[in-house]
Amino acid sequence: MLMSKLFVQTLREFPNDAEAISHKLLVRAGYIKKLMTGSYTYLPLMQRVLTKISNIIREEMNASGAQEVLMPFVQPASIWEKSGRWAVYGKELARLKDRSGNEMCLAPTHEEVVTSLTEGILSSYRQLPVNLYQIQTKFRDEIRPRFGLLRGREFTMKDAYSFHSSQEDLDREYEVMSKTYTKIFERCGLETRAVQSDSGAIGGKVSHEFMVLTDTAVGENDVFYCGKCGYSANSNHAISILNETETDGGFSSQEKVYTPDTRTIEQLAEFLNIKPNNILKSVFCIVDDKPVLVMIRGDKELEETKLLNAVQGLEMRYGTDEEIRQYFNCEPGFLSFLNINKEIKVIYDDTSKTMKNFVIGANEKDYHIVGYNFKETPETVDVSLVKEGEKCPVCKAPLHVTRGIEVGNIFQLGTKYSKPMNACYTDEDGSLKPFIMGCYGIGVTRVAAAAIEKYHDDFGIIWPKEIAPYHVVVVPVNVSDELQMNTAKDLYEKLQKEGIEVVLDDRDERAGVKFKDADLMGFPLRITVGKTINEGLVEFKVRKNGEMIKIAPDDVINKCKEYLK
RNA sequence: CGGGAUGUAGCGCAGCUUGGUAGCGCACCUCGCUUGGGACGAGGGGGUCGCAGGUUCAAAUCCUGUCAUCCCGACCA
Repeated sequence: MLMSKLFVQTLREFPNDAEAISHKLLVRAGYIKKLMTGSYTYLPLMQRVLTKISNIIREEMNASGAQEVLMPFVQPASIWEKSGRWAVYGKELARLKDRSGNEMCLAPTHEEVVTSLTEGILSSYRQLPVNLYQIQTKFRDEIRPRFGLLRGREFTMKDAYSFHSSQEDLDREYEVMSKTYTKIFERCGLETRAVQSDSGAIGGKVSHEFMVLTDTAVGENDVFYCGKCGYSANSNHAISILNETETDGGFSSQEKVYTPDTRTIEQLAEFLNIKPNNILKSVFCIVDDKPVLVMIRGDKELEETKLLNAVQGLEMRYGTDEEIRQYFNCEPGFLSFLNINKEIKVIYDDTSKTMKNFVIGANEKDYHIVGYNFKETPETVDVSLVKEGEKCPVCKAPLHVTRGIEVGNIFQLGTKYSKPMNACYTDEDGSLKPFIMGCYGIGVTRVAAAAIEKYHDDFGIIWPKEIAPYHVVVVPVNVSDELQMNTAKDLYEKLQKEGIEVVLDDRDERAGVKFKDADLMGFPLRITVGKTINEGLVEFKVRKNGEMIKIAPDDVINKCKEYLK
């Protein structure tokens, strides 16, 4: 490719509307251009990167036995009604009507389509297992698209769906996919960690997310992990062993105490001269318009996804002060589960189980009850957020936390879709059974963005060689110098013949401009043809570590091959 | 949807307080000069000042509404 012909315009400054470094660099280096919020055109350089990632995915998926298909992007409401998700998916599902008034939606995912696809094709246990995948555009009308390609509304995804006649076979395929994913990301130059996670809107029981761990702030997930045994989980799923020794409040008897102006746990702890973990706090939430009171140890935070799972809700928010007064007839800060309105569902977090002689609100302004003990220990459930330093549930070593970018996930769906959609096969014994299913996603565009988040410096992108748009850029310093230009052209042609992907920066620009652009665009290797060609030498430079050597033009091909192998 | 900010040329910004010819840098075009880390000189093209109302002799500037974008919280590959 000739740089002078490449459809690209680099910017001297970062765009103002970008926050994440991958977003800034992709725009500035001329890889993407925004059309509207969350929708980007992939310019030629970007398209090459995405093609490379897609090809790696294809190779590995095919090797694992999966088969590629391509399903429609616009889908009929009817199948979503059948699965039950038309009603629950919410505003994220972009809905539209065709000219006859039929309801349809833009594909955010394809469980419904793939499940209905089996009709008339998959009918016998003898045909199982099957794993179908596609690489396709998805559209999710996200509440808040941001960070460029890290979370667009329109994005490219590889999604795979498997069909099985037994849980054991699903377990086997799940393992195969897990290994395949690790390999795919490795080949893309990314180290990932498979973490346990909540299964969210897709549904199912077992699921893992593949995280690229970052220390930058844009990772949108907190990942808790154990350095000793390797346990790792998304914060919405992580658990820890409770420290039971410090939860005795030490009060000798139960008593109502005047505690004026103690609206927060900190204020109350200070006032009573106790630790926050001796208080059982009351967190009032509204889940799907119904009141829920969560009792949780004072030093712990509510984890919202866990709560939604615990009460089988779809949407939660914290109650307003006004709602608290309405439901409790009491000022915020003094609530408890005692003598409350029966409409309110009370959830006890696991942390409440081991508490003794603790403090709770009195449901009366300016009063708390100290030295309280449960007469009967209530049924508890885990709805609290793990904190760094708490003990690993597997080996009891302290847990660490880091940010992660989710680039892929795998779910065991079971019969969540096949059952309601009545997608069945005939088993050995002649009976009809719903398929046992799994699904497996990779955010192709997100992989590219994550690679940049991970690999960049002050000068620009540093692509892993496997997914770089081109391997090498050849830079003649002075295009009007015949020897330089001819040498550069010659190298360019020879590299191409060797199957090395190369750009010739033939623009009549000063060297500085070309160097800056080469660094910004992130090509792994740069061959500079300058004055030293008069002594028969060109410069070979590695983007990643800045290593630079002078070699004869004839050695360039071998040197490139050596580096790229 | 709640809280904060911003909309002026492809990009980055000034001008607005105190209404009066729409500007600067980058990018783009022409010519000259230059050629190892975003040179320089001269000339040039490009903007319904987000949109709609209102106030005024006159609005980028003041007022009202609206839309969009970005950031912080509830979503997810």
